[in-house]
Amino acid sequence: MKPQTTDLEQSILEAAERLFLEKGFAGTSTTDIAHAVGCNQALVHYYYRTKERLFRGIFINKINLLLDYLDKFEYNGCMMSAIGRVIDFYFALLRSNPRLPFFVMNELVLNKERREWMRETFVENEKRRRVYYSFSEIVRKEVEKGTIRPIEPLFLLLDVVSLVVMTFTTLPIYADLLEKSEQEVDTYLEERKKEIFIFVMKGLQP
Amino acid sequence: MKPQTTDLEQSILEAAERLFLEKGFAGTSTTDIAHAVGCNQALVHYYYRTKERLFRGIFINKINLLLDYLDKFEYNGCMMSAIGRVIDFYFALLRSNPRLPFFVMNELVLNKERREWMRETFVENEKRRRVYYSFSEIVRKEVEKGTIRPIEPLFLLLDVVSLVVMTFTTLPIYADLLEKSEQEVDTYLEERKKEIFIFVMKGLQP
DNA sequence: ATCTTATTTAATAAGGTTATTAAACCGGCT
DNA sequence: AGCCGGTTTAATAACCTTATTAAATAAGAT
Repeated sequence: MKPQTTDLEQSILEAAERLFLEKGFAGTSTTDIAHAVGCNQALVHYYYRTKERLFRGIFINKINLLLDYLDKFEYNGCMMSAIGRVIDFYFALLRSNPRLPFFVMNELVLNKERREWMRETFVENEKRRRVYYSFSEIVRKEVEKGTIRPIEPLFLLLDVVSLVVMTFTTLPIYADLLEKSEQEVDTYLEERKKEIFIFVMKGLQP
Repeated sequence: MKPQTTDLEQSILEAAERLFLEKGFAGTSTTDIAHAVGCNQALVHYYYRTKERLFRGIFINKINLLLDYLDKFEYNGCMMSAIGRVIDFYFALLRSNPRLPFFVMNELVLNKERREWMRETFVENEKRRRVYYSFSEIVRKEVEKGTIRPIEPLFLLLDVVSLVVMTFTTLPIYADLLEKSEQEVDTYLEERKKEIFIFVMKGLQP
């Protein structure tokens, strides 16, 4: 009665993903992962050699998933509708991966080496730089035109990211502390998205 | 040459605090703590019995520190100056304890049992309920008066908390990824505070 | 049927973790 | 000096962690 005849390598990756997202790197052992899959612990090492390598693969994947969504900022002349689209897309993404942003932040904040590795891998990455650069150019021009108030591009980014990310990061706290049902959480998220959009829109008015 | 003739019990607490804040519960061992103090590992247990008890003491302390600052919301007729004061106070607090909000969030998000314990300890706490209730009444009245746009009190709270907390949570990422000096980080925080204030002020306009 | 190669397992090395224990230490009191 | 209580230590139990190894198993090719 094997767990499934599907690829064990893949199952291990998925279990690792779920557990790392839920309990973090330090809170998850390779034994936990093997147990979740229902296989021998040595298999985790057979396929991924070390816990760190397994983690890295997942980590880089998740960061890319998050960063790629920034491309959804397809500016077509209207700042607010571009921002609205990004908010929409991130809400959709995080709706099905609520722990994602916390996971990435968590590991970056808790581990200096990972920050260094992240700098080498992403900040010094030409494509990523370009995306940020073109975003900041758009913001600068909008400010010049007077369609939005004067604001540092980085701050605008941080404002939106803060609001969206914290919504999902605090979601388990919201749900458990205030004992909300899944249905209530759904409604809450819908309302929250609207609030963020209004807040940003008003907050950017000249 | 004793580490200091000061209270070892206190030194242990302080080292534990520093390490838990920096690396989280799972990432810190009692051996690490003893090592940081320069004492025997058994001493940590002699004074605090278990790692969990030691952690809880620190954790409850930090939550209280954070929640008590909400009292700085001394409303005297002007919403924005009250919010401005809260932002100011939190920036001052977090300036010297930048990892504090992340620490609390981290442990609450990563550990379901802690969320349950937190609900019993705080949400069912009369004093805390009153503070939130009076805040939400003020918001409701301001909305009625038309001095601010319609907004759920919880959302307003979450908006401000998100912006402030994320500023400090992402600080190590900002500093390390963009290789900023301490001086630059200072300026950044000063600018960021202003931005948050403007953003919230504009974001609340009717 | 046997060989081959990839997969999976049990066993284990090497080390780390929390928590307890019994013994040593040390300063003050009688 | 001897005793006492709180403090500190070394030693250790019991267990968990990562990673490796050698042997067992499975499955396809010849």
